Amino acid sequence: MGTPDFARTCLDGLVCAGEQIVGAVTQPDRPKGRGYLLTPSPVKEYALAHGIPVYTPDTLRDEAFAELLCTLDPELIAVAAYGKILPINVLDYPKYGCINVHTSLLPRYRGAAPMQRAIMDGCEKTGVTIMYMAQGLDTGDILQTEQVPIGANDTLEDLHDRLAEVGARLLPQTAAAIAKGELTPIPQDDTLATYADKITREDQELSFGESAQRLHDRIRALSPAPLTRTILHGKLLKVVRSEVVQPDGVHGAPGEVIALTDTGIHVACGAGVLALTAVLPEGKGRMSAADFIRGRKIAAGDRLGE
RNA sequence: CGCGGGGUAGAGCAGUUGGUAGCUCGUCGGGCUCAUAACCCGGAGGUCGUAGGUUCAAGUCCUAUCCCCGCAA
Repeated sequence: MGTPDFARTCLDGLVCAGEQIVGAVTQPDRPKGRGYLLTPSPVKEYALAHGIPVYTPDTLRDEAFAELLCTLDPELIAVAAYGKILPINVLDYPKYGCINVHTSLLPRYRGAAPMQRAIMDGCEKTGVTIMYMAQGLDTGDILQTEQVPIGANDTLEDLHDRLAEVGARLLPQTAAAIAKGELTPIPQDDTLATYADKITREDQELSFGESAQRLHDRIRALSPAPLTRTILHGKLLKVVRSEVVQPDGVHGAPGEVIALTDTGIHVACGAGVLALTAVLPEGKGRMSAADFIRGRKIAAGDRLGE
């Protein structure tokens, strides 16, 4: 059971490992993009392409799904970013239980946006945890974990891809080990738990009163989507990539453009200087800062953020 | 019919009330010699998305059509 790219990669891991997949459960097609075209989830596309039966129930809490469960009769349910809470009757059904792939080192970063929050917080490492699912939010007993370092300039995309790879490898491995009874579940230490809240519009706003490093962390945590945002010349400007030029010191009013180089727009922050190296202007596509500057849309002394 | 932006030199853009197409960067040639976004001179490179229409004259107005993108979900 899963929905986005991350889940698709994990499913691929199971398929490649030769596991017998009785069905893939994913979110129903949703209106997406310009014109609200109904679009299937990555998991659905993958499953269809591989001859796996696909199910897109609107709810798991009705008779129809209970019957489906009995019909498919899975020995194990693997979940990765499905997007719905599994009711207790589903959790209890499979012989080998329900396991979940979570993109953090639990009990840290339980919740919806563990990768984003880890980068945003400036963490130097995170990881993948495979655990049994319990009724609480990401509270189940841990089966396996693998640490993954976060580079100083890694973006969400970089980390996501790396963790997906790990998940795709760890998931089938864990499933096989469970079947052989080789794993001992380890309860989480709830006192160490932290929560990774969903990303909100507020999380996307850049406030240049913060340090260059924190802004940089935020920018890479939300790139390539949904991206951080600020205002330039009264128009929305999203920041795709950045570099910390000076980690500390005051070099101008926060948000003030203090220099333009062939690689970036240097902006004074509460502490240090940040270079915006790739941006996305309103109504345009992504472009390098150099290209943006060439369009004569910015000059030293301009202010970002208002 | 969700809202909106745009298709003009390799890239990013400008092009005023319609009158032989410009800017920055890159590129090529030459010069200087270095700075700290190097500088100077010169050159190449554009069927202005496509098809019609209005007009003495259209990148610029009208119609149709294709494509790209942002937002929002």
